[in-house]
Amino acid sequence: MSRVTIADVASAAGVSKTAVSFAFNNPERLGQATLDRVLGVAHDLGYAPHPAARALSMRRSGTIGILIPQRLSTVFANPFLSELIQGLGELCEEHDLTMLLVPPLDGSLEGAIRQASVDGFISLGLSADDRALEMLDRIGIPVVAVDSESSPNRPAVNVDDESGARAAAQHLLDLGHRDVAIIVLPPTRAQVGHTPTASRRLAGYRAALDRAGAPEAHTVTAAATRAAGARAFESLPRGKRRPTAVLAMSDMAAIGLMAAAQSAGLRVPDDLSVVGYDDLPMAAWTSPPLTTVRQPIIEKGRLAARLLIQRMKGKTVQSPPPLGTSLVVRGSTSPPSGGSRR
Amino acid sequence: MSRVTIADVASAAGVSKTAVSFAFNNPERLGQATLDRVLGVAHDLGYAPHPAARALSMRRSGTIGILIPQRLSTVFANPFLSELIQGLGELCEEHDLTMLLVPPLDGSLEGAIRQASVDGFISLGLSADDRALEMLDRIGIPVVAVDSESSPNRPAVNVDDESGARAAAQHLLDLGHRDVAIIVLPPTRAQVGHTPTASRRLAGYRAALDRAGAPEAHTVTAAATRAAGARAFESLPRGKRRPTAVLAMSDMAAIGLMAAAQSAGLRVPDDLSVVGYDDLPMAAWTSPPLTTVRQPIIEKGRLAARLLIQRMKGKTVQSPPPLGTSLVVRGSTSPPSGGSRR
DNA sequence: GATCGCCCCTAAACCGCTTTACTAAAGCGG
DNA sequence: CCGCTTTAGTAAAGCGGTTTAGGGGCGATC
Repeated sequence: MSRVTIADVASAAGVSKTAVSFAFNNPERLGQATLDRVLGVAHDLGYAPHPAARALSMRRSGTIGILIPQRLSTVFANPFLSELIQGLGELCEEHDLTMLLVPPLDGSLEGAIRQASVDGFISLGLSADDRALEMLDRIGIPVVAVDSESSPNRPAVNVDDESGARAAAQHLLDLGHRDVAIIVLPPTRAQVGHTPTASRRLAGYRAALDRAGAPEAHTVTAAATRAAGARAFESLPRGKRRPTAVLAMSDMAAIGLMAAAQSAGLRVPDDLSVVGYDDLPMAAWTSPPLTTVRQPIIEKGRLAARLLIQRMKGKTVQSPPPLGTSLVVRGSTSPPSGGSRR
Repeated sequence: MSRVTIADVASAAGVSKTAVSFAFNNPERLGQATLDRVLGVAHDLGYAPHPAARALSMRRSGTIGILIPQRLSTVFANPFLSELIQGLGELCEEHDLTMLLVPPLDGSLEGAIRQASVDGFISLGLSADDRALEMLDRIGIPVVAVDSESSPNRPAVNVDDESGARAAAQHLLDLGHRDVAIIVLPPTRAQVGHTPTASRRLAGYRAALDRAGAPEAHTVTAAATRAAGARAFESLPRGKRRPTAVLAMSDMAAIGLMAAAQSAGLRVPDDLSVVGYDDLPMAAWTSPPLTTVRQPIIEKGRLAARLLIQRMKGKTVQSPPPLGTSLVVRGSTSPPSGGSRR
């Protein structure tokens, strides 16, 4: 009781397989009578072309893959990806493409890639020399990298992480803060150092801090989830060495940290200022509303998809200039209340 | 300059295509020397098996499709799907499956389904007689429906929408409310009436309201987004006919409505009580925190994936009993302040 | 020394569709 | 009535893998 194939339809309708194929893909090449009959028979039999066979034959699957560096349960806990998908999705729908989520299987992205029948990949947060990207280059599939490093032959879509971070740090300095902690995004794969995004943001924070002669910032690593942000709060220095402000590389960590600080009895921003990164929609309605660095995530998705679609058409495309970031000042930052410190 | 195929590797290594295939899939059937040589050559050439060819030949794509009834930009604006994907993702990763997002293309889910090379589908929010589901039945692909109606031969995963809704309404009644508005989820496709979920929740609300002899509730339709919730607030009756409480079928609409109410100068819950549905993580940290009906979304995803995987293995599975819902009382509900009404 | 079995490896069929010739019939102007 | 172009449909060759059935070589057994 296997699937109905094109041959079944052909013989039931008394025509050749070609005719059936034409009925679906080149209806104008068939006479009206035959067309109707074939379509009718196909419908009666419940026939639908086998997508894999189709993809093989046409050398096109109508799908783009999203290369996700972490487990889905981790990465979807952060609305960042939802936003990005909204942008990607707009272009995909416009071009009749579906989206395949490709997370590591058994910890291996390469293995997952092998399974994935796609016409192109969007990669998220991978370093330019990641083994998965190398593999895709060897195979020769178009790739557009998001939150990565630009590299010859593979366009990268980025925002100006560094200047956003600098603005965030400068904002705290302007308010009078000097003891600042930095919440760093964790490496996503078996990376040696930081993700490209994390190191650019870190550079931005430090550039501003160093320039102002502030003491070396304490750093804590925390994933972009509420829970990780709360844990990060716990590992902040206590007592008189407690920072008066925190620069977080993600809104989610910032929000989690803020909540943990509040339930530990601190007032935000009076006792602790917090700056996030991303400007997720929810950043506007936490209490207090989160001061954060805005990056145009949806636009980033649109742009990446647009570029990939170009590449899939065979055009060569350049990496676009980084998209702009901007500081959004809300209620989670204020001058340090020096007097109230122990 | 097309892709490297198995034949290229075979001739470069001086073996048959079969040997190359074995090297990847049945390494134990090859001698050590040959195995190493083939793998080496394959690597040097940058060979990777063509996923579509593989899928065609093995009758298995290693992918499950998520049938999404609306545009991605709409549906990902609601964290509900993120949560569900977390649950689905856990099982997928466990079973080496990737996930394909299948939204309507050109407004047609059927068209999108045709492209999708998957081993099974999870459908979201579709009525049991939706044309897309009928099509899948005809083709004979395993389907598990989420937020749908159970039907012979297609397991459905649901929560006890009605009793959750009843509890929400009863909570308001217990607080003393009688003038209640209901924010209804919109139909998702060319449906005649409500989605299955919406009608069950509506039934629950009304059962409690009617039983208490409350006046007919005003209903407004709003999608599960903040913006739609805010718009819903605008279309609520004004003046003395203004309801004292709102039952929303989604947290997102509830949150948007709450914000709109607040910026219109109303106090929540004093002037307006609001109850949501879903208990998204963010419901706990709006201000005030949202009273809502909790449904176990991640668990729902896990269960649906588990069932689908069973079905894909050929086992027949029953629809499980609905998962439990429960009212979570937070700060967005209180007794109506009767005196303060105009 | 013939037979058997085992180990490696191969030829060829098959998965289900698209597409490139190509043919037979029909239409058509002269 | 003839040659020429359309029209309508077909046969067969891919697309790039997997898999079944089987063959050659070789050491062990009788």
